[in-house]
Amino acid sequence: MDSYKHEALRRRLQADISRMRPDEALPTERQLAQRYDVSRATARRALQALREDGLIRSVRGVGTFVAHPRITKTSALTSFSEDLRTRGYRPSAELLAAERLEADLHHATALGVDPGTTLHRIERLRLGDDFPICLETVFLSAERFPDLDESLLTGSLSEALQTTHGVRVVRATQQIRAVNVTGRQAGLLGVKEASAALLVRRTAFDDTGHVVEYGESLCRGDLYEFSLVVTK
Amino acid sequence: MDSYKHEALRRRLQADISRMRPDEALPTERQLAQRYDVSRATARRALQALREDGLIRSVRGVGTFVAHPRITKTSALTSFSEDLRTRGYRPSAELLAAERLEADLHHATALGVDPGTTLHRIERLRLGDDFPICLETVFLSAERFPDLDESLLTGSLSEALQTTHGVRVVRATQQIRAVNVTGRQAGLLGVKEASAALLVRRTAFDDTGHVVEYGESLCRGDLYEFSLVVTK
DNA sequence: AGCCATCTGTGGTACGTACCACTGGCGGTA
DNA sequence: TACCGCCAGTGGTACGTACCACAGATGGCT
Repeated sequence: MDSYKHEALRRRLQADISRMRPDEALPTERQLAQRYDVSRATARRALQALREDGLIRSVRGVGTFVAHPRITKTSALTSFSEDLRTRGYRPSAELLAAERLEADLHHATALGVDPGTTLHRIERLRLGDDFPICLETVFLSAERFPDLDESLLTGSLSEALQTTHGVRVVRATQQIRAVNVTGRQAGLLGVKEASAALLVRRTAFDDTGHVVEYGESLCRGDLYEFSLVVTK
Repeated sequence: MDSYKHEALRRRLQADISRMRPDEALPTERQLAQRYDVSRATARRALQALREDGLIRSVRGVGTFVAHPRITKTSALTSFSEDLRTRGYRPSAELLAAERLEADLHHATALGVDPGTTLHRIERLRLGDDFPICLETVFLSAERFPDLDESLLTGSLSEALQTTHGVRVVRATQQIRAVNVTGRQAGLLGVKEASAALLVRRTAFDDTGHVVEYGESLCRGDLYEFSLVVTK
């Protein structure tokens, strides 16, 4: 469970903080270490985590204080399904196309494979409460993932890869642009032609630094919003 | 300069890594500590920073290795000017409006002030190489920043606040949407009406957790792209 | 040959100590 | 009263030590 002391302490402090008011002072690092029977280094590690989440702020020579609550938590690496669930929608997917093709130069470099490698191309319409939100196209190496069960393709792809292939996505790069949708896209998304949409290009990496998937999502501008927190 | 040992070590290691190949092994933590005459804790701290930037990866029981270069650096908190400079453009701004108004409920809550507080409202057209890219509206408390020199308003606002008021923005939240531009906006940005644009709502915080500014930027969809790296 | 216990070395966690940079208040001085 | 220097206390950096969890190699056993 909470096998690490700094994690356990972090939880306790986070609970305390939620009952405190902004600018209220926390105990000093030395006091925390003594009270919770840990070293000061461990206490500092717990505080550091809270600091990175924007829950507290420290001033040298003065002390540590609970931050103002409007500072929200840092954005995490969430899948589309997970993302929608936290917003209160019921996510689903409608499979539009699932085919194999040979990688051209663009897709090969994006996926970090040789041109000519066989790829999966999966096109899906992502829905929230059965209303279309995103039009998504994903490419993966067919050599690395030979057996893609189509039954999985109506759920969360990243969760499927996690369970069936043990692949953990730990990092992703995203480029976000605004585009006007074309006729076909407008029909699928249920919006008027030339409506504004977010085009998200995403490359996902596993813990060895290799590319897991490359994909493009076209999200309805009126329904989808991308929020993030930037620091330092 | 590099007053901290872990920073100095981090620089040295980063230089070394740039001359190494992916998956090549770094010295062990104990070797690093001995070679560079630091404690293992300090060596770990330098490695930790490199890890967070995606330059290396560590495997318990095995070692530490240079990561694949396609993993780019994590997105930082950059101003528009800074951002454009790194992309090779020459940033500038054209002042469209600078006025004072009383905060309504929406702007008051966004800025964390009382309704009725006097605010600056600054509307600017942000240019790259003299071509319009972004239409930007910023609100700041006039009580906190009473003397906004208009000569500053053609440059970087955040840099101006840093130098004139000593305010450091350390955190910002952003919400990104796609919208179709209206007639006036299209004219200012030099695009056709109803073109797609990125609407970025941004709230900037200083190191005390107070809001420094709240603003909305409307960026040309064909020229501006928002890239970020998400982890964990 | 094949298997399994053992050992070695790795990164990860945790401890206690020491010193530094900085803040804020205390008390003395002009 | 106003000012200034001192000082205790704070968070920040750095050190050395100890132990743990894990992967991979070693070597003996069946």
